[in-house]
Order: sequence, then C-alpha cells, then structure tokens
Amino acid sequence: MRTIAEELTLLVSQAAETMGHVGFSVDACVPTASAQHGDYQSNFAFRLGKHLKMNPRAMAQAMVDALPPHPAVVGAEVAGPGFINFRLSEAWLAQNVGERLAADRMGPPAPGAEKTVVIDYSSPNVAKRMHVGHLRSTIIGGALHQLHRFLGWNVVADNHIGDWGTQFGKLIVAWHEWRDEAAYAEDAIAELQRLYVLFGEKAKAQPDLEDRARAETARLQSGDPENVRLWTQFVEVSLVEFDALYQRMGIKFDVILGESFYRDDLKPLVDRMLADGIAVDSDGAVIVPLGDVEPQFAEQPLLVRKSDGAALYGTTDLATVYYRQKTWAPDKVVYVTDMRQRDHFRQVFAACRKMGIEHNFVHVYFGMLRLPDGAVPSSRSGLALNLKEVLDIAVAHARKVVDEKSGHLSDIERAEIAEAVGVGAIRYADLSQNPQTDIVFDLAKMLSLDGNTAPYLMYAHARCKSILRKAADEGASSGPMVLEHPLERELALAVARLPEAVLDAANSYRPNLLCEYLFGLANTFARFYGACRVLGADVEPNTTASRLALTAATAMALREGMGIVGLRALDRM
RNA sequence: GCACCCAUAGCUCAGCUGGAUAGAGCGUCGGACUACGAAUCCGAAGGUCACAGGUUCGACUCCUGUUGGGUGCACCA
Repeated sequence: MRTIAEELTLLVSQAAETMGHVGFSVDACVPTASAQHGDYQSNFAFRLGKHLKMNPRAMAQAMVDALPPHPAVVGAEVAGPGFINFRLSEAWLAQNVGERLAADRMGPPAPGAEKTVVIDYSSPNVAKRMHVGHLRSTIIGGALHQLHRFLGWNVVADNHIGDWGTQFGKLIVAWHEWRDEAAYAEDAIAELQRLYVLFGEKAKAQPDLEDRARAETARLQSGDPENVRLWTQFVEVSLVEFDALYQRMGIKFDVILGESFYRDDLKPLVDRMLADGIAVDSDGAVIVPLGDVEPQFAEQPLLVRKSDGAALYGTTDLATVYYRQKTWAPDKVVYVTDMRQRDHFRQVFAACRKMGIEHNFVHVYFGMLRLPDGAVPSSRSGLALNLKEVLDIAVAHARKVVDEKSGHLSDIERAEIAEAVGVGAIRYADLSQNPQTDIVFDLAKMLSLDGNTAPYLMYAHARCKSILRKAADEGASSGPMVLEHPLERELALAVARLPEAVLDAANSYRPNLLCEYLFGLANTFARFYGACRVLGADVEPNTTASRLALTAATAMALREGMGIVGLRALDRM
C-alpha cells in the first residue's frame, strides 16, 4: 500500500509518460500549505516546463489533461503560475481509513524483516550517574529504534557503553584509598561517582596518583584478578541502575556490547591494518591517513594506537564495525551521538572505506544540551541534573496536576498517570525538537503540561477512548464512514497521513516530524470534538456510527504514533 | 591556522531534494462549558527570517561575502 503522496506522485509520473516525457525524476507531491489550494500539490510542471522550454502553466494544464483517472482524486486543477492542486475524494478517504481500521494498523504496512539495521545509542559511561546530558542520545535513539521496528526492519539496538578505559585505574586507586563501604551499599553509583570526582581533586595536589592510576589500568588490562573483580563489580552496579532508568523511560536494547567487549580485538586489528598498509607508523604512534579518501582530513588522520602501544576509542569503533559486519551483516548502521563527534565518525567511516567496508553508515548527530547558564552538563556539574531526579521532579509535578484535574480516580491510577505524564513530558520536550539544533535545558519547559506537550496527545487519546467507552455502554456501534462535515474530512485526512509522517521521520532520522504530525492530529481531533457530536439522541444513528469509526481510527493512529515516540496512550487521565 | 554547525515573533522552537499570504507552543489581551472530559477550543496583537550581494518564474531554504555565537582538529572518550 502506498501513501497518499506516493499515490499521487505515481499519477503525475504516469501523466508525464503519457505525454512522452520519460526519464525525468518526478518531484514528489506534497500536502498543500493551505486548504484553499486543495489537499496535495505537485510542483513538477515548473521543472519539466523549464526543461522543455514550455510555459509552466501550459505544461501543468497539459499534465492535468493527461492524468489517468484515480478513485482518490476528485479534482486536479492548475493554479497560480503552474501548481497542480489535487482534491481528494471523501469516499476514497473514508474507505482508506476504514480499511486500515479493519486491519488494526493505521501505519504503513510493515514488510517482513528483510533488512537489518544496527542502532547504536545512549552509550553512557559506567560508574557514573546518568544525567540530563545523556537524555538526547537515549531518547532520540530510542525513537529511531521504535520507528525502524515499526517499519519492519530487523533492528539490533546496541548500547555501546563506556566500560573500559583509564577511568577505571583512577577509580580503583580511589576505591582503595577513600571508599565508604556503607555509602556504597546504600547507593553504589553515587559512591563511585564521589570517588571519581574526589580522585580528580586529589590528583591536582598529588601527581603521583595519576601514575598509580595508570599502573592500575595496566594491571586491569593485563588481567589482574583483583582489578578485574572490582571492574566487573563496578560495571554490574552501573548496569542495574541504567536498567531501572531505561525501563522507566521505555528504552530497550537488544545487546549491550560495551568497549570492553572489543578489548582483545584491538591489537590484532591495528597489526593487520599495518600489514595491509592501511595504517602507518607516525612518530611512534599508528595512524590511518585519510587524505586519499576524504580530502578534508588530509591533515587529520585517525589515530589508532598511541606511542605507548595503547589503543584509542577510534580503534574500538573500527573493531566494532568489523564485529557488527561479521555478526549481523547490517544494511545500515546508525550512530546517535552529539555533534562534537561528527568529525570523529567521519574519520572512522573514511577509514572503513579504506578497509573496504562499504555499508551504509549514518551518523545522527544532535546539538548540544546546555544549561540555562550556558554550561554543558558533565558528571561534575550540579546534582539536580541527575536524570533520575529530573524524572522524579517531573512525575511529582504531574502528580499535582493529576490530583487537581482527576481527583475522582483512584490513588493507584493517579500515580500511574502521573508517571506516564511526567516521564512523557520530558521525552516529548526533547523529541519534538529537531535533533540537530542545540537546546537549552529548561526544567520549567520540560515540566510544562500545556500546549504542545505529551499530555496534550494523551488527552486527545483519552477523550477518544472516553467516547468509545460511552458508546459501548449505550450500545452504539460504529459503521461505514461518511465524511460530510469539514472537520470529519479534515480528521480523516489527518489520520490517513500517519504513514507519510512515519516514513518522513524515519527517512530523515527526525522523530520531531512525527511529533509535529501527532500534535496536528490531536489538534484536529480536538476541533472535531468541539464541532461534531458523536453520541446523543439528536444525532442521526448513521452519523454516530460513522463518527465512532472515525474516533476509533483516530485513537489507533494516536496510539501507534505515540508508541513510537515512547508515550503511553492512556485510556483515561 | 584549517574544518564544521548555528542566527526565524517578547521567550522556546518548527519550517530540509527551492513553491502560493513564514507557522506553533508559552507569555499578553479578549471570547467559549444547562450536550460525548475546559489537561480543551476560538479570536487578536506580535516578523527588515542576523546583514549585504548573487542564482531564477519563485529564496527562510541554494551560492559568495560580512557580523555575531558554538564546536572539532595525534597519543582523552
């Protein structure tokens, strides 16, 4: 099944073929900016007309004349300097939405899992608290994960955690020197983080601590049982804490293969690259020159081995590419990290090209999250930015609103709603923005429950469900959709556009497009709700039946879309 | 020094293979519950799209330059 835009684009290309203009890539039809120009428009006549040195308006008219009939289209006309405006058939829209409703899926059909994508996201460092700086990769990655799954991809979501490296030497030294067992039993990560920060402070005055840390790191890497035991323990307590947060935010992974997983691959990999001439020695270190494949990096090679023989994160990234290739043979690999790593990944991808790995790499980079004072959150800055605390604050705030607006619901139900609303608000506040723009972390904005926010979508869904519940109580059932009122039509069209929104969001790796669509859908429903009564003695039974079907379809579209962006579609709130 | 990113309403942001009168939320002002949930809806005010050129039927969008801000660039990740 094609989307509406695809359907119309196909029609336009058929018209062009009929006219003998074969071989042009046809501009995709797009929804019009305003309803006065119909529902969809094609701008192809401008380009084709220009190419054939023909007046665009005349070209558009010729194309309209050549359009084959289609049940979806009741009107195609030339407007302005050469736009072709399409008006869709109400009957066709009703049938389209009705079929999807009957099929129990409003989104685009998901083909079998023929293609595999690896999505690498979240990737926090262990032994540290997750703070709001980890939010973006986690949430954007989580949405891309669900988006691909929804579209039928075979998805491998991989949490490439930072569980190997020099921080463990520091931590081990600090553990021996200053640990507080009681605090560790109480809150392991908090204690580890305290030790890590403390080490940094002490090391300023005592440079020998750094030497000891390096020695401990070396012992860990050579397999010293005691250090390995400590390391294992630090990683485990971290994962327990991460899991709790992920579960709360509805984030899932298929595998958690951190940096340590590749530790034994690094030396052989660099040796092989040297042998193959891909990497070369440079001042005692080993680099991969990139100027030949990526001129921009002529002066910026990828460093894969330090002069002391140690590997770097670029080395791990290359080993990871190999492993994924060997294990899943993915059709594409998506990395979700902040913009600062852009050059790094370009270098890694360029190095891969040199090594003959050509699969499709996508770096989804997002802008920096800054605090209102302009600072970038780090493990050292303020405790209030601890992710768990932020979620707790959001849920507590939501609870106040729930108690105020829905006092009639049970305590348990209100708690559940507050959790969904609070966590959802945080997720949606981030996801509804274009990933690539920098964002200011504004707690008040994250907590806001008015306007274009998570509860707005949830509320629309709950209202749909409320009508459907009441209809069931009254014995009213849904029936064939007939779109008469302008808002019935508008709502059906909005529902029918879900597949387009999902595909646009997936193809451009921008979940905010789906959020924007859902906000529009919820708003259209709210206006429909105000203008078109569904139930009641003064409503024609056929009208009730039709509007019930439309309401059910709306609820289904909202639920599917909200599921992808990680919001729970509650039945009441 | 080299490279990349950003600048849109008072605030926070959409607008992305160039398309019709640049949109939304918040905030401000004014309206709408004797009918399915007012966590809602409607209306108003609010813009030299940083600036200057260029490309063309058409530029917030592409190109060049300027200003202002951010980020990255060999032994950290």
